[in-house]
Amino acid sequence: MSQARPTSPGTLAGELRVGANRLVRKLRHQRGQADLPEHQFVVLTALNKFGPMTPGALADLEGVRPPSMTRTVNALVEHGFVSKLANDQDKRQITVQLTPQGRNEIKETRRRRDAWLTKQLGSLSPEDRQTLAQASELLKRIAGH
Amino acid sequence: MSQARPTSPGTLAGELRVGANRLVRKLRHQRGQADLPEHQFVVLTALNKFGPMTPGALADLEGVRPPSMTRTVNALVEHGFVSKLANDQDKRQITVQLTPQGRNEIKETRRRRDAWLTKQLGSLSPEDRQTLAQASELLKRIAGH
DNA sequence: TATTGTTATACTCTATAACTATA
DNA sequence: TATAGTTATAGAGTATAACAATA
Repeated sequence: MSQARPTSPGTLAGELRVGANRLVRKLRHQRGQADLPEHQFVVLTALNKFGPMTPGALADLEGVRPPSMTRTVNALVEHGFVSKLANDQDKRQITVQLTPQGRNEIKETRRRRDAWLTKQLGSLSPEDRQTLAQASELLKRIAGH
Repeated sequence: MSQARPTSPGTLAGELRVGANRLVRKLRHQRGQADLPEHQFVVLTALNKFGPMTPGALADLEGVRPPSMTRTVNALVEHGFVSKLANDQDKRQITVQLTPQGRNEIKETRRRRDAWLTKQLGSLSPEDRQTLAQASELLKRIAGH
């Protein structure tokens, strides 16, 4: 990859938005039937990274509304990947925590679901992968997490 | 941004997927009410870039099924941003083309909708923007367009 | 009164299956 | 028979509004 001229923020915004949207769409299309939907999977990874959290905190973290997170968490409970724990200090709140099956699902799902993207990335040069690794961090920083 | 060790394709896949998904979700959240939905807007930009196309070609290009593209195109027709043109050689086909309003909408929408992302990008270093510019191209290449 | 989480409901975007018209 | 586009229908994910329980 070479890009001679510096890119203005405005022009870059359009390019980046299109690129990110296309990748996300393609990933959704490549995803196997057995995989958890992305929004469920990222909740597992959030719990894995930050530890047990309330549904409200998860909603804030993932940028969705509380009712949406309620549905996501309930789906994960039905799968047995998380459990809800009552909070004795504040009985309005509950804590969502990973189950052992949830931890295992993270490991297995990552292995399965990234197969296509891994293959694509493997065909790139180390330099391009380095670029994308840096970009991944930038994307997360931009998105405010 | 610095990233000392080379990143394996498998690890990078997970990082990139999360980063791209978070940005897309954030963009959706930041988008103004007046903006066209992304899937409609990208059709306008495709027509702007490649010229008039059939709905089927647009569906292939954007990675969606024909019925989905039918709905997207119909929404754009109702907005007056594209028009359908009969094909006399093959009466099964139609051609979708931009209207002058459609061309204007691209210009205006880009200015409006990328404001937030442009602002975020403006706070990055020129080096980071360069990284993201290269990454944008890589994302599109990976997504197969 | 304010906050946490949930339920009820609806909207958007997507898909598959079946249909129409044409090749 | 096959193809291009559409219609009918359903599923997934999201939202807002209203509600219950608790602080």
